[in-house]
Amino acid sequence: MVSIRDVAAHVGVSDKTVSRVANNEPNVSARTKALVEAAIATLGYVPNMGARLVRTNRSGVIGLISDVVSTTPNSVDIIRGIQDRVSTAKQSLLIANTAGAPDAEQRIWRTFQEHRIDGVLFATMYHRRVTFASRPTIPTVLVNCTAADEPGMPSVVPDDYEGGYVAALRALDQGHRKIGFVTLNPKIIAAELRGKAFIDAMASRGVEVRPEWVRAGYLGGIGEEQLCAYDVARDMLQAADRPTVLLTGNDQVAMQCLFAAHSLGMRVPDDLAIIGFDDFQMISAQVIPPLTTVALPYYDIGVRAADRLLAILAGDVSEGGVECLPCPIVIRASG
Amino acid sequence: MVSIRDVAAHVGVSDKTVSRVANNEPNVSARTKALVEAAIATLGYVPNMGARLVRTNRSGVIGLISDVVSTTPNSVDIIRGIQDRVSTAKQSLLIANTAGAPDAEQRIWRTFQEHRIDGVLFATMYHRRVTFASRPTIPTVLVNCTAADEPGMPSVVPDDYEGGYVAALRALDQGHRKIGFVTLNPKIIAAELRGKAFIDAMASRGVEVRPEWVRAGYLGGIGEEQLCAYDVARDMLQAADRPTVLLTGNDQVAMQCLFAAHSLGMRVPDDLAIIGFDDFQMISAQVIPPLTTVALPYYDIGVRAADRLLAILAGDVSEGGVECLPCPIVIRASG
DNA sequence: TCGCCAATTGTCGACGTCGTCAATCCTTTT
DNA sequence: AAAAGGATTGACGACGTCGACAATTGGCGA
Repeated sequence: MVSIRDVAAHVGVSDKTVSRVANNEPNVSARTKALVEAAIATLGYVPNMGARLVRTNRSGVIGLISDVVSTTPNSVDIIRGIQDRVSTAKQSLLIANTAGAPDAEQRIWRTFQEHRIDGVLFATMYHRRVTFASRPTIPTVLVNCTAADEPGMPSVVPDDYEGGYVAALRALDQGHRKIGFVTLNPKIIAAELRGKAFIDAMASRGVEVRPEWVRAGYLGGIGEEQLCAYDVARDMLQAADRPTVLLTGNDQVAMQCLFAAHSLGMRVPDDLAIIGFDDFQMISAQVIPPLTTVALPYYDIGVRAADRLLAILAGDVSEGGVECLPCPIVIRASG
Repeated sequence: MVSIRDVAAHVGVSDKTVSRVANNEPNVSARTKALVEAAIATLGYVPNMGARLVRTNRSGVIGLISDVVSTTPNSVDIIRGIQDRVSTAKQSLLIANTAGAPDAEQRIWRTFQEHRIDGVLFATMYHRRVTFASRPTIPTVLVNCTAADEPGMPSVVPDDYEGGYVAALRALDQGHRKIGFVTLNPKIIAAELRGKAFIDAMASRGVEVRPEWVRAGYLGGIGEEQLCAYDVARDMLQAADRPTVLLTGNDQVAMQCLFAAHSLGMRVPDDLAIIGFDDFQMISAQVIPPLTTVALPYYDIGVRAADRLLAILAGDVSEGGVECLPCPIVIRASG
């Protein structure tokens, strides 16, 4: 592979001069610069980041650790957001995922250190709290999660509370007063925040929260949830006194509620309104009728997290703490 | 950061000896080895891949180019498969995506060259043919796509034909003779293969293919498809003579067919059977009733592609050509 | 014309690692 | 006891790049 010296020899200048051109440093005459650039093009010279790393101690690579557990396809959007920023900053992305394995995380940090990663983005596929065995020695930004022990660690998460509040307001503003809520596993942070928002929103309008209309759409602990929203919804909707709108923990729950409504001959949104959460477009946009839902700003989360990490790497010390991104409501036909 | 020399000094041996231990080379006495390992642990030495690259010209990194276009969440499984193999081979994954941008691809190849990537996996998010501006100079395996110009280029794709055949056989074996098919955009390779398989399977049992029962579930060209399966299915199902089972281009289409059936008061699978494709579990497993569908072996595709690339990098010359992986049918309740 | 200053270019070495080959150190064998 | 031979260890330099600093060039005013 052609090196900086080959280019230098070809033009008849020193390797350092070529280096200057390659790195866009000042103090190279226009003539020399043109000559060198021509030689670079004809010879097909491509700088060697490895050598550059050895010399400068900056790899130009950012590491991404994620905990993908197959079921959540939205990771893609977070990664897209990260990618876009990282690549415009002329950095590259090295990825690895823990896949839930406990020892994997250790291995990954080590690999990252071997490559002398400049910084790390630690992303989870649902909004949760994480614990680190040992405080990361590399600048790190948390994506879609917060650190249980280290409150000051920079992190970017969706504002589930606000999203939940907006969803509830939508139902209230549409005139509903009999409002049901089919929740996620309430142990998940997202569910907790959304649940609190629901209660607060109801209180703000003086509407009663009916406990028998607040039901879990999932069975089982974290990581082994089993969707049961269909049965739960049917049960709720068959009672003599039933809600006229269902808020839901996510779009999958909403979809099952939709099936439940259809199975009981109810029309959506006329007989029953349904409001989703997450905006899994594969579902929300293509279910009949399409879902009114609260969008998780996955792409933006990725963007912000990358921006913050880049800022930190650039020497900005002010960056720290948890940042909540708004969850806009997407109005479609279901409620 | 602590270097190999620091370790050497700490133990009182030469740096080369530490290098030998770090790389598990033979001809180090057990005693020395133990000493060095202890020093590595206490000092927290981590080898510098950059330096290693400069010396050996092998980066230990594999590049992954994908063309993610947001809508297809299954990428995750391909990547998971790749990850698993790449990491057990003690390699790392550098990722980048074209996001459809034409110039992006150039930039990515360049970045990969800068990092002296050992090999490249080029993955597309749906099964299609790709064209390269210039033949890759780095060993490359195609994932979920084939090369339009270079027939010999190693690639791994799902066997859509076989999957389509199996789906059709399922319908036939269940006793159906009035079989409808709501297709994808027929310009997509996958759709083409599945369509051919459908016709062949029907012919193999001497069952007539009714043109009015073979309808597109999507409108619009590649990349800008609009799902219209709901309307199409309702139209087909309201005719006096209607199919008793619908084969579908994918699970989203199947889901809309399900809604169509429900809207007409038909029960699935009793009044109408529906068979999906792709096994998007977010949909297929949680729709009511859950879908019988043909699974795309995304994870396996990732695994095989990575294995083949690793084999090539290890010097295996026999690897080449297109490899088709079987698409198993997943029996659930819908058909 | 000479001196001075800024702009441009070059020299040298170090970064961390490992390949090459030479130098030791032990065992065996005779 | 000496020679042989294998195992172990070390010295040295090169990989490609760039930082520090030195050297050279050219322009301009005096």
